[in-house]
Amino acid sequence: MAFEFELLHTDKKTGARRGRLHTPHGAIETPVYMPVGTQASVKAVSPDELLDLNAQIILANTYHLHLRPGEDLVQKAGGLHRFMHWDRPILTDSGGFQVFSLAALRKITEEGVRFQSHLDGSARFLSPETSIGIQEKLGADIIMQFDECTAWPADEKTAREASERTIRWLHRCLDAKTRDDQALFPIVQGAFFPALRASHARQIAGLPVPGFGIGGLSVGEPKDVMYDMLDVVCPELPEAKPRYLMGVGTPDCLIEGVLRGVDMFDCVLATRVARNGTVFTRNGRLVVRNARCAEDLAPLEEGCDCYACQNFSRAYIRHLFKAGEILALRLTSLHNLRFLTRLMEDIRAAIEQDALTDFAEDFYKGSARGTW
RNA sequence: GGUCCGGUAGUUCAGUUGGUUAGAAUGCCAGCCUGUCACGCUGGAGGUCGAGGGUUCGAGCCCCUUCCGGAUCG
Repeated sequence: MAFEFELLHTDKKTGARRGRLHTPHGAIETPVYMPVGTQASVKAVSPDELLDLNAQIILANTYHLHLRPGEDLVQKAGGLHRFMHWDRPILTDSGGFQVFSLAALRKITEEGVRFQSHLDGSARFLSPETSIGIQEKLGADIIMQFDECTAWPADEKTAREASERTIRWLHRCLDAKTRDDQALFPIVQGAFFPALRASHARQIAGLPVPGFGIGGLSVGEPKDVMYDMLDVVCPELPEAKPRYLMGVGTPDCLIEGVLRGVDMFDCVLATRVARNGTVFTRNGRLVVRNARCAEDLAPLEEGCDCYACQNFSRAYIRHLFKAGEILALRLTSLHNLRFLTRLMEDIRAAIEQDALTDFAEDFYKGSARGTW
């Protein structure tokens, strides 16, 4: 089986999972955080730097690459891996989330979604079939079903319709799929209704797919609401397959997700806040752009092994931000990505020793839950 | 020495026939960011309008004196 998932160990106290997902471009040690490179580039960071900070797999986006430069060019270039010079696994999101986040410009029907390109306003159409077609040309290892994500808050009727449509669209995605060297993940929707979530998960749990996405979370709801949904969904999914919580998140959300049985995460937050002058530390977020760092010659985070912390001070990086230097964005991005990949390394080690609760407790000593 | 132009937020500048609490940009300070329309967004602080006097119900604006900077003529 091309996408075998080895469940290496389960934390005895929590059920958190230590696993390994095999792909055509190598194995992924889970739980894993996946940096996001929407337009076939993790903003401000080069592929060799991603290797240095131990990124195992990165994301790219169907919607954005379809509009520019177009999947035909990527295919002509030999696929995403060669196009962007990244030999490790890649996951492409289906464009479903863009349908949600670019809501002002869309019209959803059973057939698919009509929308206007944010680049030039031209009329476009995405459906389960076109999304899979594009993702096959892009050539990622893991591809996502085309789904309908609901907003927070959503009424029960809207949520149920989106969930049911997402299931119907899943089957169209599976039918449209032709390559066997790509893993197609379904996505659990159901907004914030436990019964809907459980029902959705149950309906797809038995399908012969290599893993499952959990979508429609971290769209503005309180964290505890999201955790409640994970408590409902994860037990419904087969133990032998990886679970991917889409769009999450903050360091505390990663820990809480793993505690509830999640294996994969992706999030733009780390790189986005980095470019806006904020870094992750064990004591919470630090806005390095702020005046308090003006004469602070300490690294972003004491003890961090990233390139930024090994060689530069907060005062210097703040100066780079104030001066508008590109290096500022690169250094904070490198740090935040390394912060999360190292967090996951530590989490994996803790699971192997059945000590994830201790690890979590220790982590929260530095920064109370919710301060992220 | 004469004439002309200018002096308004830290900076560069707007400011209507004299009319509410003098604006913008930028800088400064802070907050925000969760399947990336995002080196972004939002907010805040900051001004004895060079100084003094006068006219007027009311002056950044009009008049007088003066200081400072620049241009120009002798």
